[in-house]
Amino acid sequence: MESIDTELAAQIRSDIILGMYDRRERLSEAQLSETHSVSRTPVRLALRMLEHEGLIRRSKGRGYYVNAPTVKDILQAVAVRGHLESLAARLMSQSPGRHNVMPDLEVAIDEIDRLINVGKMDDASLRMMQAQNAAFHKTILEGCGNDYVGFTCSRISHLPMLEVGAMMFDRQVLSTADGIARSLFRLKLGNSQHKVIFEAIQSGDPVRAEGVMREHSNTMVEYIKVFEKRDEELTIKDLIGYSGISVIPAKNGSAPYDEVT
Amino acid sequence: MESIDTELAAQIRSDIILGMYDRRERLSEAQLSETHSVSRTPVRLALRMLEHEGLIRRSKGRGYYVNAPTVKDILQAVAVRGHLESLAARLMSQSPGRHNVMPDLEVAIDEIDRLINVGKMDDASLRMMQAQNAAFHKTILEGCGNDYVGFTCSRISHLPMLEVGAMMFDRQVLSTADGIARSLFRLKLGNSQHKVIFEAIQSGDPVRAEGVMREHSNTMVEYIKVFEKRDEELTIKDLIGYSGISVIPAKNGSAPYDEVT
DNA sequence: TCACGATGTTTGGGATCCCAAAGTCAAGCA
DNA sequence: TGCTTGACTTTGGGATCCCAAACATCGTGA
Repeated sequence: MESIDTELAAQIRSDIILGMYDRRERLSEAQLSETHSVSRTPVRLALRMLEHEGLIRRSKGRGYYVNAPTVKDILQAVAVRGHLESLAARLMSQSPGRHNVMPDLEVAIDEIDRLINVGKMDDASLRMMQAQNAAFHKTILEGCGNDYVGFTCSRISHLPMLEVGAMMFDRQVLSTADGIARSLFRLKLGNSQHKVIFEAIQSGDPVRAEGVMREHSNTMVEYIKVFEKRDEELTIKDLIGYSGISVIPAKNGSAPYDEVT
Repeated sequence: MESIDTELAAQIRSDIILGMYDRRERLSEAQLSETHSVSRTPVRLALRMLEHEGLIRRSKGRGYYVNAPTVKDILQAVAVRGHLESLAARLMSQSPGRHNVMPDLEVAIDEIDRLINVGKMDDASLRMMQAQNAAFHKTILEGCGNDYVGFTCSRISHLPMLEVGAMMFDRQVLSTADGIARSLFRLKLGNSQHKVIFEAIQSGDPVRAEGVMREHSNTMVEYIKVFEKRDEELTIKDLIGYSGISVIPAKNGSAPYDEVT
């Protein structure tokens, strides 16, 4: 069990993402400590944490207010994350110590291939793919030789869809046969890019490693753009992020998906 | 006047940078509240802040300990910052709204040129150059169209030498005539890169904008590498960062340089 | 003499109380 | 009727107290 403030921050964070608060709604320490039945001390710590993440803002004299991220914000953040990953790929391709972790990359690639061949797109399969995808990306971030790249990525990964290696789908698309087929193609394309990245890093080709990793990230950015264009009214709540961390289900209403422990 | 916790965090932060604590020294809330004559509440907030910045670590059950950054850490962080700036340069070269802020870039370039021609390398001149340099870099980060790039840079700018547009010199080099000449050359080179970046952004050339900005960052990375090689025993305390924020002078001993308000 | 357990001590987390600053509102005066 | 000013209220920041967990230490029994 985490400490109360961390737990509380996670709760408020997911409330913000799920749109439980109005955009720009004011938050007060007293009110939050009341509704969550805790004292104001952990509330304050949680609010500071969220302020640091940019999810809420603190006006000079008077309280906090929600600063709910939009799809555009997510798009921008994903672009930044992708750019950082391309740096990691480049650095790793020139790192002498990379050979120790290349097998980890290979395992992730093979495992994703296997899951794609099974062809299921249910929750369990997506979770397994996500885990392997995350492993692939984390291995590169941690194996690139510059610890600060991974550190920076972790600092901006407070939203589930920004977690390193998170894969994004939206519920609406996954509910149709055609949508599932398209999503499977996306995964195939993504994993083939993984293979090229692997080769480039293996052979020590920094330009190619960086370029393909950039393209890999662009694939996701483009996907979000398509999602965004489909309907202006769609919010990030509809953009499911399959990732290691997870949005805490609201107490009322049905949980959109299970919490990962 | 900032709130006590922010002030306190700044104080502890600068103490860590200046090497007032042993590397890996343990910190306790009680001890810090004692030495700084404040209650434990703001201490806790300050420690959380520093933990988030990676300057201290929190072990599970038992307290905090210092995690003083090394020159290598700074090197890695500067590389990350440079990479993010190269993204900003690329994006800005393709942003339609860039023309509104191009004059700001031009002013900064001209002003730096003027200061170089004067040829002084005293504290006041360096501060003015720094201000213009920071203006140049900030303009690009804020004018690139992706707010998250600037946000991410600001999140990793807790150390003076990591502040966007910070220029680094070391005291030893600036104390000799030869060192001053070399530093002036460095500034000339840097500003000529600024001009190329300006042209590339102006004419909408993303590849060139990104490439030169990367090279511009590399210049600083290389400088730190030379600094690092000169003597293994040099710590970041000896690596002066001229930036908007500043290390708070220790109460005892002479202040290495004035605090900027 | 060594191992294990009980107890004391240290440390961080949480609750509660107090206070200063700033916003709000209404009454009184021009 | 409109503006100003004072009191009241709301809000966040800081101090202090309490508690549980974890480490250290000492004593006792095998």
